[in-house]
Amino acid sequence: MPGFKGQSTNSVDDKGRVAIPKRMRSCMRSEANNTLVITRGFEKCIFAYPLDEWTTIEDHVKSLNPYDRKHRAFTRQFMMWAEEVSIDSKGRISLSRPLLEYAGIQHTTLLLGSQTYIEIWNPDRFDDYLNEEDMDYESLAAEVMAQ
Amino acid sequence: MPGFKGQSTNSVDDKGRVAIPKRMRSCMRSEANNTLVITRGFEKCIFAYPLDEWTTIEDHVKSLNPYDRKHRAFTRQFMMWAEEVSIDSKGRISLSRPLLEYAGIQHTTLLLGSQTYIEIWNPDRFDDYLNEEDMDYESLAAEVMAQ
DNA sequence: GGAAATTGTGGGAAATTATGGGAAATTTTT
DNA sequence: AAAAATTTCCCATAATTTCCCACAATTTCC
Repeated sequence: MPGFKGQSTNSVDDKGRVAIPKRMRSCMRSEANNTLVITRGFEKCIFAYPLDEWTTIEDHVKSLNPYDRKHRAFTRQFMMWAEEVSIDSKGRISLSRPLLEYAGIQHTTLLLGSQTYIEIWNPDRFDDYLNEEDMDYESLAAEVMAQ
Repeated sequence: MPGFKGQSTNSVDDKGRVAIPKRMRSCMRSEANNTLVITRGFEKCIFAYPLDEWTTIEDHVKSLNPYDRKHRAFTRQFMMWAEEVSIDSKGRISLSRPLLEYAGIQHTTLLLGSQTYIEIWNPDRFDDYLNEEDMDYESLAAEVMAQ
């Protein structure tokens, strides 16, 4: 199954629902059971994992040591933001208030396919991110994809 | 299977579709399933990879570490521009708005065969590129093809 | 404490917008 | 001139968005 790709600017209705683009939805396996787990992502956006993919990650977190202060801190922050949401008959999911606030999303959002997960951004914030240092695509490519 | 070769100036219709020249289409393996993956290329043009070729690249990206900021940045920027498009019965593919805008393509485009992928340029931008310093064909040959 | 009101949430229909497919005309090539 | 490739144009389908309705949960008032 190919990874999530592409970008799309979609609107968020007054109940916090966004339509997931068809082309991303169709990258989900049936084991995901038409369900995404949304959570706090890195770089102040929301990440959405298909349920089956999420389960793998959660298994990894389960193996952390609850008696280690740092492991515990990570587990707590990782889980407290996560939420299972199912994709409705119109291809939408609803985003919780805390996550919308965390990502600074209001009426419009930018959805990015990024391999194993979908990213949900405030479009302006994403622009700012791209303008940060070290984010030049060609340099990143040369560095990361060095052979 | 020989690599993509040649050049062609084709028009883009109002829905962003271009015909891929027959001579390039016939360089695709059947495993490509009549499908190209178009994405942001370097030097502000669009790259189009046959699906089978693309899959190899995506596999490499899949092996990057999502908890490393730079790997994540590259994966994000690499995947967000990518899109699977199938070649229709008239030999056309459709280019997404974001890619057309990125490459500055409007009504006319220049297609270049470049070995494993096809490049899709704004013709004027390509002229400018050729006039840049360090782009002299003979010097490049001497430097890159040294034995 | 219970009923009614209010608010929040979810589902879905219909309108709008975007996307895709193909026929026919045109251009290019042989 | 004939054949093939490309382009334009029109039509059909699909995706997204807006809007409305129904139900559930919570709150307020009696």
